[in-house]
Amino acid sequence: MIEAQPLYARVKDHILAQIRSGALAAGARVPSENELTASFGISRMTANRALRELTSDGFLARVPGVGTFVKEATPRSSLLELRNIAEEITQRGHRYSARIEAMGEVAATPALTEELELRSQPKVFHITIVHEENGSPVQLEERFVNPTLAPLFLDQDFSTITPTAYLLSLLPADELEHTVEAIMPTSTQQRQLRMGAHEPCLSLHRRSWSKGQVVTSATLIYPASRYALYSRYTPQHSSNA
Amino acid sequence: MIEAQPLYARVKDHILAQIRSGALAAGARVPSENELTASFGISRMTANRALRELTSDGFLARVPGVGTFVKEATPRSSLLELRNIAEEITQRGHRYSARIEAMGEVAATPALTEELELRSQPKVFHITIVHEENGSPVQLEERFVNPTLAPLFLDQDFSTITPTAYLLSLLPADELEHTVEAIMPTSTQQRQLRMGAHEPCLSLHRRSWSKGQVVTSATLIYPASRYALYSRYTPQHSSNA
DNA sequence: GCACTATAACTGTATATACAACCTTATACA
DNA sequence: TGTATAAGGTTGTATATACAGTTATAGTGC
Repeated sequence: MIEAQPLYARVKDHILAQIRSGALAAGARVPSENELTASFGISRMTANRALRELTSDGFLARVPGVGTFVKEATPRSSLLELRNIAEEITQRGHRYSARIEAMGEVAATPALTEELELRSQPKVFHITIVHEENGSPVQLEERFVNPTLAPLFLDQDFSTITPTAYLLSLLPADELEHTVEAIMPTSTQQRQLRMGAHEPCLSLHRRSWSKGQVVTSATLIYPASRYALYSRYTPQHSSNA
Repeated sequence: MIEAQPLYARVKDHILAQIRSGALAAGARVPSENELTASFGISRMTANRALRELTSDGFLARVPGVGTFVKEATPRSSLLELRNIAEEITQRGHRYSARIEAMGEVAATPALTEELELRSQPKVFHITIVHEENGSPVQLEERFVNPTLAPLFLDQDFSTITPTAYLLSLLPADELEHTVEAIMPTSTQQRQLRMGAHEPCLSLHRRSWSKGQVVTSATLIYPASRYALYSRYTPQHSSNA
């Protein structure tokens, strides 16, 4: 790494590394400000800043009079942004992997033609991928792609770049449409996600446009026990009552 | 409201209020740390903390040697807007009704204390309502309310105004947190929503803040067959790949 | 055994001070 | 006129210090 890194940032990195490595598990106690002051040879205010920022970043929880503890890592995906699941997983310090279940061309059914707002293409590209976090499936992605806009889609190596990342680099999204539902997975989906029976899933359906044309339509299915969608923000106009 | 609010938080609120009112438009220059020090009679470190936190919250941008400026507001999806379900149903031309299942005070468990970021209140307000569209249940609302901020909550007639509407009129929301999950309803919830067995639900958990304090925490449960969340919008900054 | 009390540890906040790095502007000089 | 320098304002970081409030624990007195 580069040096000239501020002291508080070095302390943050040190603690984060321990959380990621597992040396500090969820619920474990983090050194107190005074202990950090002694072990790093820094002032208490600097230790305070490190711990305070890690707390506001969601990694730690502090209890006055008691101590500072590692928070439970809830796998969450940000709801409103188009994010790369591979990066999200890596940022949590976990191992990302992907398994391609199917890939190729499929006939454009009337429903697909409407979904992708196609004119007269007879075929569309299709891919089914299972995204894994530490080897455990966390997302089943079923995607259809407008072949006119991304003719080289099938030539990509989707074990090194996600379809989302590839398509975004090619055609930045002007417009997004999301639908979120709770569903019961089909038996095929259960098998692909290695889920038990009677467990529901979150289904996030997304269409994205570039220059007025539908680039792709994707259904992302998350096992309820392993994923939740999350957002926190400040509304600019408080809406109606 | 209650004072004893920390100095840095008061400075943050003051600046946020000016941004919201338009007195500080996007791109406008915010008072420097030294100016805040003088006008508020605080130390520079306190002014620094206020501006630094507003920066990490995304409201301000700081340029060393130059100054601090208001950032462009980020448009957000309507997926998770605070909307009034009664109005939503009425706007669809349907008949809205509500059934209050439970209402009163409950003891503040440790989990509730953390959830509402309470100090030492022994009790919190609680309400369970079933919202109906044309007589059919569409949303089960379970809500906890900070009694310090809304002491008259239990005196309201929630057959004529929804809890959301009442709380918003009293305390406009500065900040919202949403978590969306798929769940299997408990048998009680199944009965309250008059659902069949083995049907999943969408669970939308929401916390709302006003002036840095948690006003209320609500879990809204929708039968999967009768509800989905939807949004369509234009992202301004295409996020990471 | 029980209730109360002191104590120590911990977080939260606030101040005064200091120095570095950066940027803009004004001034002095060639 | 053009360039170098100085000055002053701004953010960024770091320290030492202080006090308040909370919590757990050990000890005391009954």
